[in-house]
Amino acid sequence: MQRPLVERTADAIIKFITSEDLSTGDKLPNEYELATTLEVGRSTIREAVRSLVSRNILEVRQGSGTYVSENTGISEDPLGFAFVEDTLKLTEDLFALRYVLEPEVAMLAAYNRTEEQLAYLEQISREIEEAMETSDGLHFELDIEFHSIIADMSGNIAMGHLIPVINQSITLYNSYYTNNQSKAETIQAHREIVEGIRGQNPFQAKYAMQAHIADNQRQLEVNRKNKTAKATSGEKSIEKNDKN
Amino acid sequence: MQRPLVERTADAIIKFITSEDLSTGDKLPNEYELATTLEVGRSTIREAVRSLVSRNILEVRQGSGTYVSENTGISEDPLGFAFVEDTLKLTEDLFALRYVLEPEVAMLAAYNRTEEQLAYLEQISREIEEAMETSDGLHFELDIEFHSIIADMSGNIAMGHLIPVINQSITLYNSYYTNNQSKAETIQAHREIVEGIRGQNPFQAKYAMQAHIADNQRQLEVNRKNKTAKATSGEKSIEKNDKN
DNA sequence: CTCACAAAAGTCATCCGATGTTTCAGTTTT
DNA sequence: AAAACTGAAACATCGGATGACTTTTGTGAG
Repeated sequence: MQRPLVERTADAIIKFITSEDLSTGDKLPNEYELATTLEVGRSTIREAVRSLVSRNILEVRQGSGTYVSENTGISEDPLGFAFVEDTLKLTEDLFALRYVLEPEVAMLAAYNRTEEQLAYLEQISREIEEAMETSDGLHFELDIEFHSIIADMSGNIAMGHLIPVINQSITLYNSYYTNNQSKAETIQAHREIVEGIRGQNPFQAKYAMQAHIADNQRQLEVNRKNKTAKATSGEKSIEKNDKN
Repeated sequence: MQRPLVERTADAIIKFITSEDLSTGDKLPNEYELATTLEVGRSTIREAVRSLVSRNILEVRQGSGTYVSENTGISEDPLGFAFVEDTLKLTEDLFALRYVLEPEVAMLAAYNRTEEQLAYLEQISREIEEAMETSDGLHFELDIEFHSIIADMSGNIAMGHLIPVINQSITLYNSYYTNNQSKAETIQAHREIVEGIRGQNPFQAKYAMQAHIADNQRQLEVNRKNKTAKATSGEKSIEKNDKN
């Protein structure tokens, strides 16, 4: 019996999910039931669940139950940025990564997209435009979704998983990218990308995406200069909450 | 008090590590001490630790203690591939990802490398050649290290974190990439990459890397055909262990 | 004095029971 | 019907007890 019981129990829970054919949003049995079913103590279940929560496979709501997570499998700190101190450079570097990756992804998406995916992309695209016209900000998630769909369209599983992670990391670790980018430019860029994908024109999609990300990078640079200029009381803006 | 105490405790432990200036391999106080220091119950500490373990930030050894993990922050399933079924396609897609990324990384590495990094790369390179001459196989880790160093050399934090993750995922989810690649070709390719980086010749590094990965992809393709040809008793080779 | 082995101390693993909080769904009241 | 109340269900947190494992210490033989 080499591996700790907790880890084996975590595996057993994953197996349980697949064997019971539970999918995102579904509810697991309560802790006591799981404990008796898997023949371990309740604390063991709790630790195993905690482990799966930190891998974003599960999600617990106090008083309600334990559920299969919606964003199955994308953990909060997937690439181990927890100890990176210079979050500004990290953000820049993440953008550099996107600049290499996403044009390629867009090109593949133009090749491999399905009609269904296209419809969804166009819907999200419309929602983004609406959100931009009404409230400013708060379309982070929509933007991440936009790029994630395109990654899915590429047909490359790895890209499909990685792109959301990168984008999520940016919003997580970035206190500079305040999304002040010109709305008009963003809308225009998105439209060109969508057009390229719709028309299955790989190069249009690629270059539009390239320009879009380059634009973001420029905007980040501008924000950076503003911030560092008036950086006097500049604390980390990502606040971890204190003790009780 | 929104966020669960366990998560806040996990953050507190990370803070504790940095504030006490602990680094990889160092030992944390025992559970009881941590519990009193952070003013929470022992079970809470255990769950928080479990969460950090699953993110590979910590490592527990029964009977010995809890330690800061060596591979700080790189989790076992960082990109959420736990539920991907077609591990063969996943592997191919991961290679496609590498094909886009690593030549770029190699180019940056040629620009930004330090002498110290170069020395380490050359050392690992030598070790790989030795390992290849004596025992066959088992140089996975060295190969991952090779590519990781180059990613570090690039100076891009995100790349530095991502490349090892990708390479690790390949060895994790791949039962096809049996590393049968021609040793001579690998050694030759590595040498050219190193030469490009040493001579700070970005394009040599880039194209050598491109060729190297393309070669791996070809090899994967060959293995795939062999495997699928004689696929009769073909079970998943990645075994999760059973219950006690 | 050194080595090997046994004892002991330290630490995590696991289970358990108790109590507090939160959520949710009925049910009652207005 | 809408709002307030109530109670069951479920997770959150705590701390004690026992077991298993690792490391250190102690002891005796050679």
